[in-house]
Amino acid sequence: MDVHLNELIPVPSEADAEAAREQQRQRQLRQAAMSDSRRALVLEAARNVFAEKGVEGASIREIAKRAAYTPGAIYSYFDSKEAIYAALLAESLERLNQEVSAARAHRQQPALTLASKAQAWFGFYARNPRDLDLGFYLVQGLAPRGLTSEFNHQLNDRLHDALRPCEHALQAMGLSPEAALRENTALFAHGVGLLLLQHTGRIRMFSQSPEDLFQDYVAHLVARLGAEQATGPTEPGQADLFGG
Amino acid sequence: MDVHLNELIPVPSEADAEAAREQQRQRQLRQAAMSDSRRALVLEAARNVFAEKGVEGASIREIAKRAAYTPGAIYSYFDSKEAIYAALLAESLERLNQEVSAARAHRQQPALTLASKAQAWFGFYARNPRDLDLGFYLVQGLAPRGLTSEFNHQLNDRLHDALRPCEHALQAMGLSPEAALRENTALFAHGVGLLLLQHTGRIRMFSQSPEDLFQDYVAHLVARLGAEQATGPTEPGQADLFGG
Amino acid sequence: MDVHLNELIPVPSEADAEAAREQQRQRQLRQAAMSDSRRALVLEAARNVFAEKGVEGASIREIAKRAAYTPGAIYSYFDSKEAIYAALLAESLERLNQEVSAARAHRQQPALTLASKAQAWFGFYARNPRDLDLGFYLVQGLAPRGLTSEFNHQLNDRLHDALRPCEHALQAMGLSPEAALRENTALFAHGVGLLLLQHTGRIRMFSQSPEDLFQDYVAHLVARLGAEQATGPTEPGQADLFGG
Amino acid sequence: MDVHLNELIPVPSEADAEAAREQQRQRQLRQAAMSDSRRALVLEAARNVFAEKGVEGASIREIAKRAAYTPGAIYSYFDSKEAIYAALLAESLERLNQEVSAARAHRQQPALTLASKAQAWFGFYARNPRDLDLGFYLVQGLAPRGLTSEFNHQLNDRLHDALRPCEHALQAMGLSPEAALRENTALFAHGVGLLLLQHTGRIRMFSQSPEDLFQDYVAHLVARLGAEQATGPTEPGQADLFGG
DNA sequence: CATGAATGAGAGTTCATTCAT
DNA sequence: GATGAATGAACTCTCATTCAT
Repeated sequence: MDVHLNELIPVPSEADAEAAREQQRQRQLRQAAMSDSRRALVLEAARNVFAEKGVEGASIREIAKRAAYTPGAIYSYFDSKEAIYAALLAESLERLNQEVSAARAHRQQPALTLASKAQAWFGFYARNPRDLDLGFYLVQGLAPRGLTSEFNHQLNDRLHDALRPCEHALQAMGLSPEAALRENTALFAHGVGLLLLQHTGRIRMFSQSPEDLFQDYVAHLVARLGAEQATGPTEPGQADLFGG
Repeated sequence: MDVHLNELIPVPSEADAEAAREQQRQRQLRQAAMSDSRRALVLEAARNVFAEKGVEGASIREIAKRAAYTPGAIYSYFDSKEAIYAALLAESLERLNQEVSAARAHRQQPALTLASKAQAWFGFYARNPRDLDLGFYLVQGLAPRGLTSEFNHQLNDRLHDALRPCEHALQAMGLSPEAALRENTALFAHGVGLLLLQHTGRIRMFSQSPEDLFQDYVAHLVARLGAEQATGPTEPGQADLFGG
Repeated sequence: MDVHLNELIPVPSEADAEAAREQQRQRQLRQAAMSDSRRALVLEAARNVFAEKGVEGASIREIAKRAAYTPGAIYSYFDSKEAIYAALLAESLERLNQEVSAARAHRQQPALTLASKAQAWFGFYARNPRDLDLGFYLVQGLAPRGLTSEFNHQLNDRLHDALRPCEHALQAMGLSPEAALRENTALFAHGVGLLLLQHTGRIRMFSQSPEDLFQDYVAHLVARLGAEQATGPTEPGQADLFGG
Repeated sequence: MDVHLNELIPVPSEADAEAAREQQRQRQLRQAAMSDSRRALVLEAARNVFAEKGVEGASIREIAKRAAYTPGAIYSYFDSKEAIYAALLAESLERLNQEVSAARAHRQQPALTLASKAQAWFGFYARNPRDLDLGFYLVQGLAPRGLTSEFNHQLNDRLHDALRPCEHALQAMGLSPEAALRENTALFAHGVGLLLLQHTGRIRMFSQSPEDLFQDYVAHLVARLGAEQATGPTEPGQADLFGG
């Protein structure tokens, strides 16, 4: 009987309170999800504007317009214009890493792994040239407020992550850590150079495909490393050429 | 007295007219020379400003100040800000060509010529990173008004001129024109990639010197070409690596 | 069983209704108390923000953040930013009155009372310079919406309350009501002037302490009034000085 | 004869050059004058806007509108908003000094000089209350860029200049430099306090005229100093009143 | 009652460019 | 050819306030 009374008088029971808390939790989750998706929407708009007008040509106003917002509203999602670029770049690096991770690794055949992983990062930037811009532009021209140094290291680390599989493959092919780092750097530079030439329209003058050239480079590299492993490390003999 | 009068009263004789025309011609030449030298002065100021503040950070106001002019005066020499950059780039390419021309050529030893000429253009951009910026920025970010296509070809041609000595050296080493073009493109891309990494601070993460890496590349290239010449052209064998 | 049924089925009896009304009244009281305390919390936050950043530097956003609210929530407690300042000022005047009330009064020795009460209001503003700002800023720069006139009178009254003990002491020292008002006004002005000079950093140029100068003023005032009481009211004799 | 030839052929003679230089000098003078007058026009507009809307309410846009300019044009004349206020304040202090200088000095009768000079600065601010605002606002709320400290000293010095005649008069009345400084500070504070009460509408509650009260203060001051000179300096006897 | 989202106006400032003189 | 003045559009960012939920 007392039990029934408890049900009639609206004293908040434990069960009620728990239900209310659950409800609130759900609402918060929903709102957080909405907020995230709207942030993503702004980011998407920013990506588009940036793709069309370049980093310097992109304005908060334009980004807001694309996202169907007023300029002020953008600042609910990002602290500054630079923060938008930082987020864009961070996200770009995540996608890069994802693609590299997904590339097939070949146990026992590090050369194949090297080719596969190298092709992964190269292909990513070949298909998404604006992501290449982002990385170089941001670091060069802009200084994300306050977090410059720390954030810069973070970005460097993520980029390095994407290149590390190649470095490991090079070691597995018999290179010392130092030599592997060296070759990996050269490999990255080669790819970046090709991408840049393509991106700026300068490659056309050579009427050639950057993809082919990149694969050539990798193939020659593998061949050379194979030869060196057989005969011992080859001194490139710069002295003869450059008079050092 | 008449004689004197003739001298005093300006009756236009044929001889006089010719003299006057000659005078005007000379004045125009003088003025053109002055104008050119003043234009060069503005360009010099622009180069300095641009070197210090980057392409986007440079303003007409600042350039004018450095050249001891008012902003409006700049428009006597250049039609727009972009025209300044275009002129700057054109001039940059001239300096590049000059340096490459000055690099020593080794008859009978095309490999040494290759190394020397390659080192020339690479060194130019390594020492003047802003000149590298110019080329990429202008084409990428800005749209020089109206003169886009024609001017772009001009620039491409001058760049190609700077790289041609390497291409000739490659041919002299026994490569077919197509193969030489191919290798030259790859060589350029490699260098550009290294320069970009250095310029954006990304090379530090590899703790390496772009100069060394570039010389390595050239050395390996020479070695490979030597071997190929002995054994016949090597198929790089991409198919094995990239599953093509 | 019937009894139990009566308890189970909510038939509204008079007693029940009264109980319900009582319950609601209590809830309203509780809520009103909560509301008041939360309002006070907002006010406290506003006071801190204002003390740190000044009237113009304080923003609703910042106040809300300090009070652990969202900006919108503030509007549950105050109609506008200006309403917050108005409340702040009203509360400031209450504190001022409290301090003045607490200052010791000396029966039979009105001069001591004058010194004590004057020191009370002067000390309050010397210790809380932002409270001085509030009063002057609000009236000068902002126009509290709609409540201008009535509210302004209220504020004036409370300020007058704080100064009245001094005025009474002056009367007790033998001054007519008119003369007491006059001297009290001059006293207030003197103190306010000193406080302002200190507050704006202008006092430093005189290398002097506002407290000392204020006490000097009071001491001279007391001395003069004592003398005048002995010899009859002194005409200050402006005419001689100002040619009136 | 040669002489005549020289006149016909337009070789720039010394006289011509001198004339040209003179012409240019005159043009520069004219332009400088125009520029100054336009700057003054902007300043005038700024003064009006400021008078109507207060320091914080005044915007560059509004000032520009009043001066019939676009906002950007203002920056030809002033580097920043704060620079405008600084100029406004500096000019205000000049006017103040001018009025004080113009006030009559009475040799042999320092008391009259004191009254005259004090009335001068007090009257200036009583008639131009916005000038009072300027001084207090600017120094308190804004930080003129870069020149804060030096400029602040300059302003302080000019203010001090305006008050110095009173200080000298006090010394001429027999006060030591220290005592004169003290009394001058008190005098300034008293006046400022009265002006502030009037300006904020707080004086009305006392239904009194600030001018009368100020003259009373001066009169009593003169009387007291006269008495002290006769009987030796009077210790105000704070200890008795404030328990020190 | 409180939130999170969004608005719309406005802030100061910079810039390439134009033009009468 | 060069100046000084001015434009007008753009910029990033801040704010008090509103409102559906």
